[in-house]
Amino acid sequence: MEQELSLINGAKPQPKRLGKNGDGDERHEVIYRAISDAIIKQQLQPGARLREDALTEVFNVSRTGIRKILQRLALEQLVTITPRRGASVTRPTAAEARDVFAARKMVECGLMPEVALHITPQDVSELRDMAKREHKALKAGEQSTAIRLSAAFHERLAQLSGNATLAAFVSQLCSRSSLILAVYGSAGNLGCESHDHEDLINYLAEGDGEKAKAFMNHHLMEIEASLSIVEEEAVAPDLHQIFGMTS
Amino acid sequence: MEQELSLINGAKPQPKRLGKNGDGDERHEVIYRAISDAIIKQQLQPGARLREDALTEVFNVSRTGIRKILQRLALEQLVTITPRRGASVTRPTAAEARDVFAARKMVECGLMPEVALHITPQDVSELRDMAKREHKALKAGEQSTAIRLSAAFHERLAQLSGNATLAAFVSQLCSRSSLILAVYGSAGNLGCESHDHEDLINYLAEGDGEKAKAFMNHHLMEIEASLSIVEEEAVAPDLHQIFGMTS
DNA sequence: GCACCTTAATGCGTATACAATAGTATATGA
DNA sequence: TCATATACTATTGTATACGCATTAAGGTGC
Repeated sequence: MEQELSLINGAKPQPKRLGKNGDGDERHEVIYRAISDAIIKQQLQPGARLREDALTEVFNVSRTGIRKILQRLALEQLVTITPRRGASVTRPTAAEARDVFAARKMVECGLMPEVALHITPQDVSELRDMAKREHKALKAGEQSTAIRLSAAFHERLAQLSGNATLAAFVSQLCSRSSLILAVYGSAGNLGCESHDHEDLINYLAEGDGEKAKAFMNHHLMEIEASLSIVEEEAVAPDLHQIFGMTS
Repeated sequence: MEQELSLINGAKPQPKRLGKNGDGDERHEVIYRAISDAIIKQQLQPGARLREDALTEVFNVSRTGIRKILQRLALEQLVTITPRRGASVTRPTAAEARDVFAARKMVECGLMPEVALHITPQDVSELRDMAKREHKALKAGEQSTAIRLSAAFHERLAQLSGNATLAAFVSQLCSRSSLILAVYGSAGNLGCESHDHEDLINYLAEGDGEKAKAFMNHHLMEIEASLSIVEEEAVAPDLHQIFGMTS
């Protein structure tokens, strides 16, 4: 549970305290991405605590900035902030897992016809490239990279619909899905295996929105089915319920 | 454009600086709600600036807290934060308006069958009550109340589906819709008039999810059609495109 | 020996102070 | 009189300092 925080600071050898405001916004974006990535890639596992002081040291920004980032992550449900206990990587409940996949089925499938209409040959080749890289990562055993690429694929797909609002929503759902995979996925079987993505691209390239829609539905159901979504409940056992007392 | 900020502080006669941490979180939630409500009720119109100092005075909290709240509102797209210019109520673009309504059609319609399955007589009477109050407000000419109640109705409906994730998303979409109505709606015709909501409840009470779905689609299309969504474009004309220069 | 109380340490919530920047106004020169 | 440049003001971005809460450990009393 306790992990080394420094590992998420992949490419920033102490920014040298670049003072008050060396393009400040940029830095925050970078840090946000770093933490987000670390969570999605499961370098930071559900339940891992994210102490503000530790992050402050790692990224060399003040707590103010860290807090801003943590709150953003909290709104996206990647981290959970408990009032006086601090932030930690959220451990999705079974209900949340169900909700997220239901939402993905509804939105991502609904988007497919639109995508099929708008897609260009350029987009197709880009998607194929992404699928190829994902496949390669999977074969090389780089799980975290594969998960990340898979999420990126689904996000890119949603963007192609042209609806920025729904694309952003899908993006969030994909991030949360990565967490869900981390908690409820069995070791060997991590979603989006096989050639599903390649097949999906073919349908879209043909302009067959309905087939793509049906296939996406199947695809998501398969991923969900591969999970073992059972409530762990260890966190806060409901003593009232267990012992049948009212107060 | 410049409005009186104090009007959003409806019911808090100076909390008397209740010190360091008198259930601090609670206060923030209240303030968040107050600002959010004021935007949705169009007491704060799109483009209105939200200066941190002013809010600090009105609500009697430090800028730190205000900033937190503003950032939350920004993530929900209710306010826009421009890097060194501060926060203002967002003025939705035409593209955003289209995206939001497309999203609402997809999600809210998709949720109807689920709602029809889960709904209880208790829920039905609650919804009828909400619809009645909305109608009354509309007849009494209380526009802002009516808009707020209408949004609340749609949100409650989404909640009844049992999917918290999608419900939260719908909630956001409804908030943004209020803004869109404020910008693109014609004066007289503010959405959700007539007895649409009552009819919808009837379909749901009968358990006819498909009819409810179709009706919801019609309902949302009607609202969207009543808007005059034309790009104002004054905001940030793309000079590169206009003058055809590459750099 | 066990339980409870006290104390210390850790860590977050809040406020305040300082730095930097964008917008505005004014002054000066042509 | 108009245009340009400079100085100023208003407002945000960032960091730091302080205070309270919670937790854990150690000591003392029973």
